[in-house]
Formats: sequence, C-alpha cells, structure tokens
Amino acid sequence: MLPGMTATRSTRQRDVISRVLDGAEGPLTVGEVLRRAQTDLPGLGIATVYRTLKLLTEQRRIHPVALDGETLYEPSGRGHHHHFSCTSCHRVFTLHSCPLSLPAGSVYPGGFVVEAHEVTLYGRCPQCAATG
Amino acid sequence: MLPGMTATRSTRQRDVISRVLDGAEGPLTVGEVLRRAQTDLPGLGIATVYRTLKLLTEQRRIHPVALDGETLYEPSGRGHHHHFSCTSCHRVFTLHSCPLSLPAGSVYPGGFVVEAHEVTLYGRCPQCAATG
DNA sequence: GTGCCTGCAAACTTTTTGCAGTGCG
DNA sequence: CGCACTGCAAAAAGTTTGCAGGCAC
Repeated sequence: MLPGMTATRSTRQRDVISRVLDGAEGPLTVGEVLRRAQTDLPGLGIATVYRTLKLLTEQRRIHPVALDGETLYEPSGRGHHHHFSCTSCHRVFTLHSCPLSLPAGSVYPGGFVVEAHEVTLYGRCPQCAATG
Repeated sequence: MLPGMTATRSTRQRDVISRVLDGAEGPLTVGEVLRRAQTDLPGLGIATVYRTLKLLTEQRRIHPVALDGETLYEPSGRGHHHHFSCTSCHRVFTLHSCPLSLPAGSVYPGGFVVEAHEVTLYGRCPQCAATG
C-alpha cells in the first residue's frame, strides 16, 4: 500500500451489504439495502449503509442509478445493460440486451459527443402483464 | 364546474413559474425554477414553487424528469424527446430526435410490455467539446 | 495495541404542512 | 366579500457528520 493511504477493512457490515447488492434482481434503494441487510444483521444502522454505499461507489465496486428521482445502487462490472421499471408493481428489473446502437465517441445531431447512454423502459413486467 | 370541485386561480406566482419553465432551454431543478422566478418576483417562496410544480404536474401541464438522482421539470406536450447531460458543464439539453424504435405496446425480450421509454445521453455538449 | 469502523444521536438538507393574512374572481 | 393562494415558520423526510466504544489486523 502506498504511503499516506489508509487501509480499508473487511467487516461483517460491508460483507453483508455487498452480498445483498450482488444477490438482488435489480438495483436497490438505500432503504431496501438496509431492510435486506438487517435480516442478517439486525443491529445495522442506516448511517453505515450510506457510508458503505459511498465507499463501494468510490471503489467502483457498485454505482448509482438514477430512476424516478430515486437513487438506486447496483454492482458494477456486469456489462452494458438497462432497466425496466414496472408501472404496476414498481419493481425495477435489469435488462441484459440494449436496444440502442450508440458507441462511445458517436456524435449526436446537434454536435453532442456521446460518452455513455442510459435507457429506461416503463411498462408492465411479465408478472403484472399476465395478472392484469 | 362539477360540484365538489374547487376552482384553480390564476396568480402572478403561477404565471411566472409557468413562464420560466416554458422559456427554459431544458428541464429545470426546483432551485433553478425558484432562482429564475425570483428575478421577476423577488418575494416568491420555495413552498409556493413546490406547490405550483405539484399542481402543474397534476394538470399534466408539466412533468418530472429523473436525472442523476435529481428531479427536474419541463413542459408537457412538446412531443417525444430525450435529454443530453453534459459531463463537463452539467447542463441538461433537450434532444429533438429519438435514437430508439420502441413503440408503445412492444414486447421486450423477457416478456416486458413497453409503455414508454426514456433515453439519457451523457457526454460533452457542443460548447464543452469545442473548448476542451 | 492502534486506529479504522460502527451505532447512536445531533446536524443538515430537502420537501411538506399549518396558519394567518392577501388578493383573485 | 368568500375562499383559494401565498409567505413564513415549523414539521417531516432523507442524508451527513461527530463521537465514544468495538473490532479487524
């Protein structure tokens, strides 16, 4: 480790929070991370969740997803993907295909140099479409 | 007017806030709406901005746009469009073309019934691309 | 044993609500 | 002139920070 750097410890809290995010079906809100992590670690505090999400984000192990004005978190390194937000049950799903062909470096009409893109689809998830 | 319904009045505050949104180059944050509206109406309070944005949203005259965890507002009825968020100057622009062909009712791989979609492009705006 | 990490509580920030006065219709 | 609307201030909700004790290493 470089001089001046501080160590980052492995703790039960951080392990549980990472595991919750890794095992989720899609990105989670702060509250949802807390709730799920507390089933393993009842005493876990919300401040630790915020601090850990910030730490993991700085380490690029997870990243925030802005959706409907909420900030959700999901693990990084799962490749390019997008999200589907169900207007009925309000769950968010991860979509593994991309409907868009816009490689980084493309120039969009008007002179906008595209570095990245985000697509969110809204509608009814398979379950809600069948039910409703 | 139907019985039980309450009237909605036209006021200087509402007019100014609507005008600010109509004249903006892209969607605005609550704080930005307040700041711009106050140049015309210095005494305007933040509570009135929140209440008016909520009212205009219920009337479908404007709608919220989720972007980077912030909620921005823009006028409705300007047709299908998307947004470009500049990673350098952090301004948000409105894009008048759509890179995506996904009509409402399409079924996306996995059985997701699409009602709407949102695309956000990230990168450098024409100005920042030229400067930087 | 050292000092990073945690839980709790207090401090901030952002959004909502209550209330008395104001002004639209 | 009645009552919806506004500004102010307090309340509620969401996020960050300070601190004393606990635990990883």
